[in-house]
Amino acid sequence: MLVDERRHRIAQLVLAHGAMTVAELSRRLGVSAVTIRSDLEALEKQGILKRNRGGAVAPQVLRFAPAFQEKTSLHRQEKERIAELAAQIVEDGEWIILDAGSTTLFLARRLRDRRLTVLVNSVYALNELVGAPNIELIAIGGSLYEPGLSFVGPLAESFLEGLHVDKAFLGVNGVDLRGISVNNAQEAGIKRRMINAAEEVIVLADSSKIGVSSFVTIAPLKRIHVLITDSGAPGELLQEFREAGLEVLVA
Amino acid sequence: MLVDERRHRIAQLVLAHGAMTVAELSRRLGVSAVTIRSDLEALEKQGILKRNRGGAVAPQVLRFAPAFQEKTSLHRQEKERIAELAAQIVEDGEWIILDAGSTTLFLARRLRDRRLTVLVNSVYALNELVGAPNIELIAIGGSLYEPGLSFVGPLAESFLEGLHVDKAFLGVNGVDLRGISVNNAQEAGIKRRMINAAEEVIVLADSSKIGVSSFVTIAPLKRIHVLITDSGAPGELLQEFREAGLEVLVA
DNA sequence: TAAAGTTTTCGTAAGTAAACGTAAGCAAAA
DNA sequence: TTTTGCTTACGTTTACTTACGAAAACTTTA
Repeated sequence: MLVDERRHRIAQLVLAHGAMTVAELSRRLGVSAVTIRSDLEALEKQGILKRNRGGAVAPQVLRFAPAFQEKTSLHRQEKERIAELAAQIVEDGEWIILDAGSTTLFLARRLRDRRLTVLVNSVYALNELVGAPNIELIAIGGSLYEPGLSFVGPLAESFLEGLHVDKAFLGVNGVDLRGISVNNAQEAGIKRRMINAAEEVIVLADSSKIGVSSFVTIAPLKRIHVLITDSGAPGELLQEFREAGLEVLVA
Repeated sequence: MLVDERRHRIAQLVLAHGAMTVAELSRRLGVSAVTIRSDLEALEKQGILKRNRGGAVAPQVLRFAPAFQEKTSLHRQEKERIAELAAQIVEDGEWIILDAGSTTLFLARRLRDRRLTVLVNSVYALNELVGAPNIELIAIGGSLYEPGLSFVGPLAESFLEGLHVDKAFLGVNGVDLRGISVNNAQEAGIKRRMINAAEEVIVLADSSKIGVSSFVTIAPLKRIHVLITDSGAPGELLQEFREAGLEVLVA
């Protein structure tokens, strides 16, 4: 048996079983433990598996999203600045929808001492606004979607039916001339309902998302009223957005 | 068993049950307590769980602990026993509604490792069940009512419209021959809807609530199917409940 | 309520057996 | 012959165990 052939089989065995011992692999493939170890070393270098004393395991997929680590959040400073600017366009007494996402979470924090009615779509935002003295806090219900602890599905969507708010603050994965897009179908539906329910739609997207088209397009640009981004976004594209009728604010 | 394999199992056990003791993990995995502790230390570093004296718990999504301090909760032991009995009548695969309240919260904790669809009506219960591997978790939306972080109001009520579940577990403030009652009008409405939505209504009430009539009566006894209480409840009254057609379980 | 005593859990250290890496040696292919 | 891919041999490292003093949590007593 050729080296690569054996290594391929080892990889298959480890991935299929989740874990394999050196002794077991040695027995099954008819080579010594030393050989297996060198194979595992090579496979680990390729990132195919993870070595352990005694054998190897399949790369971990478990990873329970630990309450999304704010501090390590990508583009955190940009998001904070965007949130600050967004907070300025919220007026006291308004009814607003706060979508799930890290940028909108930063916004929630800045709204705690305001007088507002806020519909939130994530457990994190709920957490952030509980106990705020002048906020009438409403949770959009529905199936809990774990990645961002947001509410999705038909129940969430019909919750918004017939509701009307002044502003909706949306987080998205991409904004380009074709519109705004997100990377999963689950959240697409509820975001569309938010857009329908709002008098004014404000999209919060840091510059890494500008010019990007993600999996599902949820609305064309003409359904959006304001885009808030940071100074890292390409100026020409922002100009094109403006010509398409979008108000673009740069934090 | 390889190190990472064992740690993966520990993570699964802790996430499924919400919490695990060092002793129990040691017993189940066949390694010493010292080894378990070092595993927990490693898993905590990865943010997968949180250590505490005696074992580890699943990471809490929310930063606030239940307002009603569990350990000092009035009649805690009775409530725990009631929750235990309630958990026994839940069958895998069912759709259930979990009302807000401390007793139902204890019940939520006992359902973490079951396979269920659960509609919850409080942020605490949501927190308790997030990350449970086999639970489809649905939040009833609506205005947040701070005392118990429960969802109330017309939006919460219409959320339940048209929904149908196998069982609803209700917490109340009083149960007497006239029916079940609670001490505020806000929660009365949503509880009535829960009763309407459920095939079987199970009321959880420790003995301090038996024979008590509170502010708003939400349903007559004939709308209730099962009452679970503790042995401190007066036997004659329970007998009268039974004669009124109620199934009474004493924990 | 506070203090004292008891129990449980924790972290550290020393000991041990299994697994490791390295090196030397051997056989087949280039 | 040299190179490649494997073996066995052996000193080193590692993960785990048991043991024990320290710290924390719970109970009892004043």
